[in-house]
Amino acid sequence: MLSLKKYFTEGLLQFTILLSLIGVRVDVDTYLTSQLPPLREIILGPSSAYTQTQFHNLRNTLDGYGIHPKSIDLDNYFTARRLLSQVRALDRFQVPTTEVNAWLVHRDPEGSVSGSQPSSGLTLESSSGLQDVTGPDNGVRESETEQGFSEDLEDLGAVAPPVSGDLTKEDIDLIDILWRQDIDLGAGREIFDYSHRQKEQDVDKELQDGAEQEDTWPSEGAEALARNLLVDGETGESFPAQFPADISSITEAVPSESEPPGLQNNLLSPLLTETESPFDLEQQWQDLMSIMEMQAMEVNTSTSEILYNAPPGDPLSTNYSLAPNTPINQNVSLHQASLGGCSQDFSLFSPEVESLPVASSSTLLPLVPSNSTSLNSTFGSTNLAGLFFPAQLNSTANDTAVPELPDPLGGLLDEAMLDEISLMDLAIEEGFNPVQASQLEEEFDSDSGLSLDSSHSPSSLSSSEGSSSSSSSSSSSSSSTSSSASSSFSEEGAVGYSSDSETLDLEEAEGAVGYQPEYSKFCRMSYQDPSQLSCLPYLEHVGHNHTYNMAPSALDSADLPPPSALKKGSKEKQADFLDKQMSRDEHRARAMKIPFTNDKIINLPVEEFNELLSKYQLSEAQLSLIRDIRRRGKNKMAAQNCRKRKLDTILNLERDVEDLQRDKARLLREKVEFLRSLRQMKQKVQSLYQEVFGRLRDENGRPYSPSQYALQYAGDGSVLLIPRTLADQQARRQERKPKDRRK
DNA sequence: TCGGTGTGTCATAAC
DNA sequence: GCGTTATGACACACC
Repeated sequence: MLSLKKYFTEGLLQFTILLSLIGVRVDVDTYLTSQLPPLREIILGPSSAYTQTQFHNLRNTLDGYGIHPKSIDLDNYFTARRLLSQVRALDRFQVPTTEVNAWLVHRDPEGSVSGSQPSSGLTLESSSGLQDVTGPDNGVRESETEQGFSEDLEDLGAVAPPVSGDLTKEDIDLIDILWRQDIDLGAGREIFDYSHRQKEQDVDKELQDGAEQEDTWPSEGAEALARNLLVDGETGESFPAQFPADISSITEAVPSESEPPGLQNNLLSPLLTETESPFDLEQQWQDLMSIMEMQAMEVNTSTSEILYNAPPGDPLSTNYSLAPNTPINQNVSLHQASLGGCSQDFSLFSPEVESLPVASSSTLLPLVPSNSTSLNSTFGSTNLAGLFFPAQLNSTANDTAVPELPDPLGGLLDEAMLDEISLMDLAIEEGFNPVQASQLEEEFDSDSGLSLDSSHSPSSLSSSEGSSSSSSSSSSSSSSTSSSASSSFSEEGAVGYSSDSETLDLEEAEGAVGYQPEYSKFCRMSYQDPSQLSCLPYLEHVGHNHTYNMAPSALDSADLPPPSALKKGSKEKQADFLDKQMSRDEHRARAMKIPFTNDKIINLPVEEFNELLSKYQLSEAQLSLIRDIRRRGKNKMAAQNCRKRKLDTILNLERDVEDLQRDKARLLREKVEFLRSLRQMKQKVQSLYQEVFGRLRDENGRPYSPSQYALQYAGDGSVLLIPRTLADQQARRQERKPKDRRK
């Protein structure tokens, strides 16, 4: 790399000097500041994005297969990497950000650009157009330059003398080649640019879908963008064919070109204009954005097929290892560059253009507009869709056979495509959250919203809101989850507490005080089981293990003494361990020698509780403690129930919101469908209008002039032939009415 | 050390 | 009036 850098830099400097000697000014700064990775990197050294840290990352991320930086088996490496990435991409929902740099090359006056021609050529060549050179790719280049140096240089379109620095015959030949390129830029374009791009694309395909998704997306984004790009014939660069702001402005029924200009509005008839005008474009786009969100989630496969206009087996989608549900973010920055007037042989520069229909390519490409607005102005009155549709279809790097479409404005297919494309852009602007998308996607698959556990169901909520039945219902659900437990809950008892009838064994172990150990376990299982909460994405990271209040049976086995140790150990050890698990009230009860369990204290009904108290001769302090224990215990369960209810409420609200969003999306989809059918109807009306009007004859048997007469629809369904001036007046009136209403 | 989370407890209102 | 429940607020432990 160093040698290449030195070689290239020195060669470039010498070439610059040489050009300056013959009167051509070359501004090297433009190359260095124009964000052209290969050239800039060669001259200035690798940037942070292209440093060898890429290899570190790759080596780390490629499980089990690494590459040695000094002995790179790139074939195996990239193959394994690609396959691994494909596997990993299967469960990913990716919305990468792609930045596509399109260079708008406009034409300078003749004669003023002789010096800049080589620079333009170099710039465009080394920038490699829409394709970024990824870090690993850079590594490839490094290795390639070690072996096939001159070949690589030819690919780069760059010329550099040998390291010796002297101008040898080879130097002169190379300079001569470049100079001839200046004179006839097109001749060299195909060789230098297209083949170079093809080579880079091959490498990029190998690099696709790596750890650095951003590296892969530019090319893919370029693929998608290329559908919207017009290809400059001189440079081979693409620039975006601006879509009209209004989709319907294109897809709306457009009269045939044979009609006089003034007839168009009338042909569209008041019906058409009136129905279209109230439709708020901005609102429509907002709606479409919402639809796009749902479309991206619901019909990923079909959407992607529509968006990419590619079958599932299309190499466009397979080679790049894209997740099928991945919209493309087209962050297009349009640069401008100057290029001399070498306009001939544009097809040599851009092989894509050769596949374009002759009608569009021949009219568009030789005269490249200086900016995108002039593009519209130039072609606004012509078949606009015919301009950009071929570009969309044919400007992909893959020479896939794309079926020819009929007249772009003839069918609704184009309309649908425009809609989809615009929706895609809108969704991109919206900033779709992939995590939410994947979650909602799962929901749509199951069509059941959040897969809430029964403990989170509204029924549990409603039941728990009952006064006394809440406890029993909750406890029943809890006990059902722990059928193997040794205890059951009392009918009147609250959640989690076991009855006293079957806790005698443990009472003995605890010294007749303390909670039933199953209590905490049941409470957790009732609504705090992490596995149950795992369905909640925002709770997944909560990994608490508050075992300080749990019984040994509920504790993790790692925290427990081994069974053998338990067997060997005396009951003291077990008692000590249980002692650690006791709550403060249990300790107090034990300290105060309360003769019955806290469980009894808390869960017994008032009458039984009073009976129990009456059986024993208890001091005032003991009675006070017992009442506190009962109060606190009940409040504790109440707090748990309260929190459970709160959580259920949140979950239900969340589900309601999702349901509403789903309904909204469905309604918006229906709205779009209605609008689409409305357009279809408009087109039919228009064609009928033309047909009827064309068949009308005056008393002399001559057809009526569309510039003088127009058809008007009457309220009763009849059609009247009226003078055009009158029709125009009526149309204006009806246009004003909606405006007045808005005011 | 800080912040998030879970849990227990208290105070209070409502039933 | 008492007991129970619901809930906000706080403290504490844990991660």
